[in-house]
Amino acid sequence: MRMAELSERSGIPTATIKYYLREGLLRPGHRVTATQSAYDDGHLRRLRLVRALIQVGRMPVATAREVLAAIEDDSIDHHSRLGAAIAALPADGALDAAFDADELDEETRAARRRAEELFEELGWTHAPARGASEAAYRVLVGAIAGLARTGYPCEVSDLLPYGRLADQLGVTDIDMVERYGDPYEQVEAAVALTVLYEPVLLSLRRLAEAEESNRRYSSRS
Amino acid sequence: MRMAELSERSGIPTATIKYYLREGLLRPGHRVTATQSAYDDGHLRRLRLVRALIQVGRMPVATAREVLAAIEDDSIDHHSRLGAAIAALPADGALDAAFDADELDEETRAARRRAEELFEELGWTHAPARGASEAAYRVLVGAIAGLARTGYPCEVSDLLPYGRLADQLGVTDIDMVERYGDPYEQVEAAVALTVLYEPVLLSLRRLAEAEESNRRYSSRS
DNA sequence: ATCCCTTGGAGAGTGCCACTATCCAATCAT
DNA sequence: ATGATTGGATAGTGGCACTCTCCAAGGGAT
Repeated sequence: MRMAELSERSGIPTATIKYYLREGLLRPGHRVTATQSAYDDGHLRRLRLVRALIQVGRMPVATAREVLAAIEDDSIDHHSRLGAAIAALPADGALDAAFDADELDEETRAARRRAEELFEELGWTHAPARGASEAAYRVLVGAIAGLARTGYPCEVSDLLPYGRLADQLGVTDIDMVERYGDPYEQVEAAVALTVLYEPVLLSLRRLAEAEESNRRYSSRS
Repeated sequence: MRMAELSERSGIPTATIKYYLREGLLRPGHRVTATQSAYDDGHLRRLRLVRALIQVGRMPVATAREVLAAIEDDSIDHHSRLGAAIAALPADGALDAAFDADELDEETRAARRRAEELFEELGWTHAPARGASEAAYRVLVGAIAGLARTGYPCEVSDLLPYGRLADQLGVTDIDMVERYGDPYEQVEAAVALTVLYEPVLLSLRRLAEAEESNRRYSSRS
């Protein structure tokens, strides 16, 4: 198919597709003539993934490019690639304050200790090992520090329930990824599902809060 | 305290504080002279909450103003205010496609049915009643539709585990809110904790995915 | 009292960044 | 032949959270 059709099928304007091509988020089509290229279903798939990353995942274009690169990195084995792709996902830009500097923030150091302790309680043996290299780890520490700074300090005992729920969440997520047979598809699914289920999870949480609040306080209905 | 001190203690530049004042996110200080106002700890608290909403919750200034208004709305009782404040929180701007229009999107209608069915399975009797008025509900439906459009259609059976986890999450959240005695503080805590625990939850999920992936595939360590 | 600093307030400007609009020459479709 | 389309390059737009610049009216130390 040509660009016009790709645009129509994806619902994305050609100008934007050109932009993605320029930014390296989408591979150039297969060259047919000097002035035309052909795009296939792979391009369509990719385009939808790009949209998911950028619009749902709210990640900057540059980051999306890195994530996509991780998905396609043939130089590492399947399992590592899966881990690498998930690790490349930003968890929350605002909180990802790289503390590789002098790290003189007392609040942050306390948060870090709390995170380590949480991992231990959860029996997570792999996560701490990777350490600060992982965006998710940095965001977690930043978020714990932010909670304290905002006046809601949280103990390990406060975090534990969330950790346990996250643990189950991870199992559920990986279960879903394993439905896909093809290794490449698995990696892509891991990225897509991680990002796309995020709003599902967060909105369900809001609804659950409302539900629970009603359960406790509402006499009527 | 005067603005300079408020700025120093909160770590927010005076120019930004002035901006928040202008936008109505922060109440004017208590007028001392014709050219000076005094700010108190309440202003400091509020300022930190504003930062949490805008930077961590990534919500637009206008939305933050609405959330804050809901917190302070004295015209309704405590419990309703708690619900209203949480309902005012946007769950994900990009997916909040108000379908109050003609709603002719087939995908969206299917998603809506799926959401209703999910609520039924979960035994959530309150959430569906509120219906489309709640941002979280609209986001949920939008997210389910988005999943389908991206090529990852999800059945109710896929959503159920997430729903059950969210249910527990809601209980945990409200437990935490109930630690605060003062009604006003409870509402503020509900908003703050909902927003501030979001990155905690999402980053823990990433780490849990990595952990689970390692558990399954890693022979070494 | 004086002299410089700070304050609240208002308006315009900045920087970022995803996208979009405009052109263009080469080529395709008919 | 001829009007539309394509890939490509370049410049522009819009939204939005700030941030800068002024300014007149007070303060505070001496």
